[in-house]
Amino acid sequence: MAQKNRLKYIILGLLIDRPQTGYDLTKSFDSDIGEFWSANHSQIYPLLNRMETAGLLQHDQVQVGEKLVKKRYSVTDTGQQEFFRWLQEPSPLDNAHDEFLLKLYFVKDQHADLLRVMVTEQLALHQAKLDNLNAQLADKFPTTQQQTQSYGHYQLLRHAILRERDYVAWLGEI
Amino acid sequence: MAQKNRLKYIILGLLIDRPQTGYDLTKSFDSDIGEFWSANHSQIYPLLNRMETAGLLQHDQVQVGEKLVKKRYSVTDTGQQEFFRWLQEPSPLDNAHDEFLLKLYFVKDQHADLLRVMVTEQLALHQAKLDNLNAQLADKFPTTQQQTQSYGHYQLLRHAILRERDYVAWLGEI
DNA sequence: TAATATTATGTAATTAATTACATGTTTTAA
DNA sequence: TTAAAACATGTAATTAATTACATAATATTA
Repeated sequence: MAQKNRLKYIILGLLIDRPQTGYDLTKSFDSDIGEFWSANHSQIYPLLNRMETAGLLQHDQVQVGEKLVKKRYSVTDTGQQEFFRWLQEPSPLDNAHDEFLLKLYFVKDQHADLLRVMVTEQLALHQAKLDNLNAQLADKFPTTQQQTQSYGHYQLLRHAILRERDYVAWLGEI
Repeated sequence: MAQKNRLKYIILGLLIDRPQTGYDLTKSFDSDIGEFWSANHSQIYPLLNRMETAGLLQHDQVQVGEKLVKKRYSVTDTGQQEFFRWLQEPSPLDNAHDEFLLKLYFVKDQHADLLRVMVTEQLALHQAKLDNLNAQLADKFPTTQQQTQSYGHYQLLRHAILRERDYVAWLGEI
């Protein structure tokens, strides 16, 4: 296969939480989960069809206005099993396809001026990201109650923040 | 495009360092750079052809034994320019397609037992990786001279180690 | 010297993902 | 009320990447 098709599991996870249309799923990649995963509607709609054919999903129709009929997808028992099977299988370590790290690998001789520009620029990007993540954490998880309610999401944000903090510190050193 | 085709730049970078055959390039993904990037020979050979057609590479032929003729690729001026242009352009932030984080996102209600198994397993993987990285650092960069000689590679290893250390600490907290 | 492993170079089939093309409905705001 | 924005659902073309298929020369080792 070309890629792992983990989108399948994301769709299952999102639909287990709440039945949704393809459009809804597409939207959720613009916010929330979009922070660490991406997908286009042109990938989602055909996949929903394939997953339904494979017996992982089903849909009912929701009338909107006079003419429009939305397809609301939900997860079948088979789909639920598939999702929990995935949750329980070991997760391979990802070897970080970070383009900046790749460039750094090729900077053989310190090339001082170029390196400084590269690092400064990257530092700004990561600092901005870190600020954004901190703002999100404050916005979405102001109370400890909300933290335990969506524990995974909370820990994920925390992880992202730690990672960015680390990255910024490391860049600072160079 | 489907992906960013950063492999093109990796090939340029490796060939600028030293002219090599497609086979050599393939090998270097089994060690060294394979630590943080991967590519198969079936991707490399056609790409080398396309890059040569595009004027980024050229090759000469090296006779080996009686019959075998190897193609040794090197980078043209155009290829060098393309590579340095890439080095200087800003690097987009990667939003970490980490499968474990993805799973964690969907663990809504702490599901204590499953979560513990997942975290313990992942912790072991990252700890093993961390040990391996530390061993590599000690092996490849025993002296400060070697650290400055391949500064990028050294910093990359250091970064990977910091990242794993961080990941292990964060997993420990959960 | 014969078997095996490694070197060496490709192509084919399949799947995944991005960008662009395409169309129509409903809601909101000027 | 009409124009614009958002909702809603697809297909087509292209590129990237993985797995499998395919072949042959050279070096190593038993």
